[in-house]
Parts: sequence; structure tokens; C-alpha cells
Amino acid sequence: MVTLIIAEKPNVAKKIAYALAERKPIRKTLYGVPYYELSRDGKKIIVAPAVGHLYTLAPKTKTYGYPIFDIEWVPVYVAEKGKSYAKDYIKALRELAKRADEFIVACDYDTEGEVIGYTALKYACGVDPKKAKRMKFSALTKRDILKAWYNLEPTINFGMADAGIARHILDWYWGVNLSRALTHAIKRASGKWMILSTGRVQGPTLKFLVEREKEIANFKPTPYWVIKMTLEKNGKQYTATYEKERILDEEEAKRIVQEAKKGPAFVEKVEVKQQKRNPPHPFDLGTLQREAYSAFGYSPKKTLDIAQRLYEMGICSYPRTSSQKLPKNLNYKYIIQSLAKIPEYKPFAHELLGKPQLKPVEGQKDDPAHPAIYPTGELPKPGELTQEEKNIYDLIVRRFLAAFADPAVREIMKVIINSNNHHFILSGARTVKEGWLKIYGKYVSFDEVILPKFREGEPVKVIQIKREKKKTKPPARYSPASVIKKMEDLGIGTKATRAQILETLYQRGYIEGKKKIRVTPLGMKVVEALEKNVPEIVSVELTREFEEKMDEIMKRKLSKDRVIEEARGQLIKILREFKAKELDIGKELMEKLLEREKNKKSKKKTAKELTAEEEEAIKNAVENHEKKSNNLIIVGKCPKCGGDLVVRYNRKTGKRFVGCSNWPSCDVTYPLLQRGKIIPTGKVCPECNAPVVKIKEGKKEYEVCLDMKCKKKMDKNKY
DNA sequence: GCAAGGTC
Repeated sequence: MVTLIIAEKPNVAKKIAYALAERKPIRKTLYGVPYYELSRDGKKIIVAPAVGHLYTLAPKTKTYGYPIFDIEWVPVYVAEKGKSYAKDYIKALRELAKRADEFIVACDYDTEGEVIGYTALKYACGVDPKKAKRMKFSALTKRDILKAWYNLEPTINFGMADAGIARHILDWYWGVNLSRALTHAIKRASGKWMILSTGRVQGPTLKFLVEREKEIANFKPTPYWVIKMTLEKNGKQYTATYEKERILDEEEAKRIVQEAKKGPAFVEKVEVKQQKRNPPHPFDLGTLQREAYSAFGYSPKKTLDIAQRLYEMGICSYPRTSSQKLPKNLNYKYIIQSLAKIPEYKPFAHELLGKPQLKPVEGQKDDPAHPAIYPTGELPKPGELTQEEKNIYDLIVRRFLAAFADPAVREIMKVIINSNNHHFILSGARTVKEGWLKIYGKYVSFDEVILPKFREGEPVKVIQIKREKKKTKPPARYSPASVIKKMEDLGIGTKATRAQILETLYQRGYIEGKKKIRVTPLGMKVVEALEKNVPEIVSVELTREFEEKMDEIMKRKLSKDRVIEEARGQLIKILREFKAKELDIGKELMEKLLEREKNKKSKKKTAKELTAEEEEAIKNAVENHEKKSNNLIIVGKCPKCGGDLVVRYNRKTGKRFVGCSNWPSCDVTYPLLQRGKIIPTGKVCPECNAPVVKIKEGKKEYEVCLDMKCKKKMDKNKY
């Protein structure tokens, strides 16, 4: 009697084997595929892995027309390029199945897992799925796996399998048929063979990008005025803003300035509040993708690829998770002790290990199959990681460590200045207790505006009060990271597919722009044509409908065949109408394509103007980002242009340096030590004219000028 | 060839 347990993927097979084995499982390979032999309760057990879906849907006949509904399950390597590795897994399962007389599915307990198990049994093992039992666990711990083993479900969950199969078929019917319809329309109109596509997820994603594009195009900026007061205290200048932040009428703004200028100005009120900020929760994939985008500018796809490599090296946990919770039984202490061997993390790790209890902050979201992303405690070998891998690893490690650290405490100061009964507000904020910011502050930090002490009633020395004209701005364009977030919010796609689907929209020429996504005229037209003819496919409602139907299939209230039949009927009608209008739709799509090609050739000039505009936009974005999320520390005046010299962070490497606020028109920069706290001194080096900063590293504290080549640098504390 | 979903 031999039992074959089928796992969803290799490393889960290993975990199951180790959990069930009474001694140590024996690792063997077949066609290069690892599997495990072990025994428990006198039973011989083989644990073998799938690699996700081993089978996929494909048309029975190789025709290019539509409608097409005649499809079947085939091995993935037959239907898709780059899937040849799956062949060995299928061969291995087939071979191992011959040795077994009992079968257990132990894939992730969700609809896709059930389909993976079902198709593996039926097509790879050649076994009737009705004969298989089911192990059902929601965490990959020894305890949960053993519990599942002793509480086997007598069969796989056929409701779940059917729901999953229906999902596969419906997505195929809708997606492939409409993609073919679009492609044929172009072919009819132009003779060009150009692949267009849409689907249940692509459609609504492109649609919300188009909506934003239209909002931007239709946006009419309206002017408004802000009033600012410049005041001086202890020889330093500060800017307070008028209580009403936006004034829509210029005359009103003028009047306020005139009246306020009369004074006298005095401090009416000083409010000081302390704010506790808890550490951020551990990473789920979406949050990691957003954070890596904002810290390093990596696309969600790139981040997933890098995280997958770290996972394969064994130094990080599985990245395709939507959980923000760490496994309860994880040995936190071991991992932190291990991370302490990396000099960069040593001080943080030691501090955490000194705490009486290691309890991480957790987020709301959970995932039945995987915990949040965490460093495993196995360390990268020196020189093993590329810079990109180092960046993502650093992000994951710091986020993990920060979860155990103390909250940060911020002091928020508000000084209300009265000048002739007009109120101006001077705001300050500083971090009083760094807490987790010490570890993770590199990636999220807060405004650091330190104000001197103000007394209520004290007179204020006003330098200037003036109005500034501003314009309302159109809504921001989506970035790859914010698209993923929006998809998450709408509940379309999955953590593992969203990044790839976004890439597809780029490939099809529907969208462009690496950071700020613009919809191309083709993308606009595709949505327009679909909305007119097949509104279902660009609506998130289709996903909702699928989910409801899958739910009913799972509960056995509805048969999968009926759902599939209905979809087919609906599509036949839609596609017939589409085909009748094919030529017109094609012409409509083509028109924009041709215009676009012409534009590309003749309008080099506009392309350049756009770059200047974009440069400005990027500059603003960087500034905003830094103001919002980094400590904006002003260390002095730029010797070249008089602008502010501020501490900035390199987008790629995350390293800090000092740069001029007038960048890109002024390119003055100074390198900075990466360790220690930077404190502005207001002093200027008599030798080189560069600002002098105080650097505080633990108990050590010294002053140094920013110019690396300055001789005076050598004798510390002499400024 | 086209989808979306697992995973390397």
C-alpha cells in the first residue's frame, strides 16, 4: 500500500514530507523533479509536486476564426511557450502514480488548487478524481499538516473543482473570442495582422485608465490664491500660511494682505500635540510592489521577479501572498539573531532581541495559502546579490524588523499668529522618539520642520505678507504601482497575475509611459469600441457575476455546464453582432493607428516639449514625495545659486546625499555619510564655503563641512 | 495568436 500525496509546488511538497515523516523523509528525483519518500503509521507515503497548473485549456482545432467554443485540457507545455519544464513534472507524477494505490490532493485549498489537483489526477496520473482524498490545511506548519493528515476529507471538493473549471472556461470563452474579434476587425480594415486583446481583467483595467485620461483631458484649471507670511525669529526665517488655504477671489486675497500687513502681529496660540505612529504591517505582495516602486522606481512585475529570485535562494519567504500577518509559530528570535550577522542590521536586531517580548505588528489582510513576506533567516552569501536584489531584500528585512519595534512618537506644533485679526498658521513637526523609524525611516519618513519656542502673546517680527497665484491641478496619472492598487481595490486579477496583465496592456500598445501611464489613441479606441458593442467586458461587473456563479456552483445550487452553456449563448449573440460591424469597427481602430504613425514621424518637436514638461512634473513629484515622506532637512544655502541645500535620497540606491532645491537647473550636490543623524548647524565652513553639519552617531557627535576635498575637514569640531 | 490563473 503506497499513498501518493500531490502538492501544488515543490517547496510545499518538501514541507509536507518533513511534517509527516516519522523519521527523515528521503529526497529522490525523477526526471529532475524532487519527490519524497517517507512512512507514517506504517504507511508508505510519496509526496510529489505539481508546478501550479500542469494543464490548461486549448482549442481542439487550430483555426483562427471566431466564435470558438470547442476547447479541451492540454498539458501547459503544449499550449504555452516557455513551459517545457512542466513536462518533467507530468512525467514524474505519471510514473509515481503507477506505484501508488491511494491518492491524496494536498494543493492550496482554493478553487485553483482544486483544479490543479483535479487535472493532475485525471490527466497526469490517469486516476479517477473520485478516488482521491483531500488534505485540507490553511498554514504550512507541522501542526496544521498533521491535523489535515488525521482528518482527511473523503473526497476532493468537487464543487470547488467545478467552480474553478467554470472560471477557466468562461475566461477563455470571453477573452479569446473578443480578442480574436478585435484582431479580425483590424485585419479586415487594413490587411494588417496585429494582435489586439481584451479579457475579464484587461478590459476593466484599461477602462479605468481611459477614464482618468478623459478626466485629465477635460480638466479646466481654476486659479486660486494662497497667502503667506514670512516671519523672523532668532535670526531665522519661517513661513506661515493663511488660515483659509485657498482663496478663489483675487480681490479678497488682496484685501486680506493689505489688512494683515497693518499688524500688529503676535502669537495668539501655541498648540503642541504628541502623536504615536505604529510600525507598518509586514509585506503582502501588493504593498511590497508599491513600496519598491516608490523607493526604487521598480515596476510591479520587476519587483515580483526579484522577490521570486530571493525566494528561490531561500532567503525570503514566498512572495505571492496577500497576507499581512506573520506565521504565529515562526521562530522570530532565530531569524533576528541570524540577521544580526549582517552589519547593517546588527544594531537593530540587538535592540529587538533585548526586548522582553517579540510581538510583530500585523495588518488586516490574510491569505489561506501563505503568510506575509519575511526574511527566512538564511543569509545571502557575500557578493551573491545584485544591487536590485539587495534593494528588495533590504526593504523586506527592514519591514520585518520594524514590525517588532516600538512605535514612533511625533510632536506636532501649531503656532497661530494673529495679525490685525487675520490668522496665520506656522506648523512644525518633529520626531521625538524614533522607534521603528530608526529601522525603516529610510523608506518612509515624515516631515521634519523644527520650530523654535513660541510664547503665547509674544510679538511677531513680520518680514513680508504676500499672495501667490496658483492653479488647481488635474488628477494625477496612474503609475504602475497605483494601477495594481486600483485593481486590488476593484477585486480584479490576483496577486500573482496583476503585474503581468499590466505588462500585457503595454505590449498591446494600449498604454505607454514608464512612471506616468498614458493611454494611447489605440487604447482609447479599443475601449470605445468595446463599450459600444460589448460593455460587459470593460465592466468589473463581469467579475462580480463570475464570482456569484462560482459561489453557486461551489454550493451545488447551479451546475457548471449550465453556466458554461449560458455564457456561450450570450457570446454567440454578441459576436454575431460584432462580426456584422467588423469592418466599421476595424476602420475606426485603424484610423487612430495611422494618425499616430504620422504623428510619430512629423512631430519630433512636440516630443521634445513634452520632455521638458515631463521633467518639470518629475521634479515636482520628487519634491512632493520628499516633502511628504522624507525628512526635509535644510542644511544650508547653495553656494552656487542661493537655493536651499536639502538632504535627499537617491531613488535607485536609497542612499542619502545633499542636493540643491533648484535641481535640475542647479546641479550642486555633496556626498553624505550614510550613518548617523544629520543636524543642520547654520554654520558655513570658512575654508570652502560649504555648509557645516553636525553628525550624531550614537554617543559620538562631531561637526564637519560637506566638501569632501576641504582641508579643514581634517580637524574636527573646529568650525 | 488570443484570457487568466497557478508556478519556475
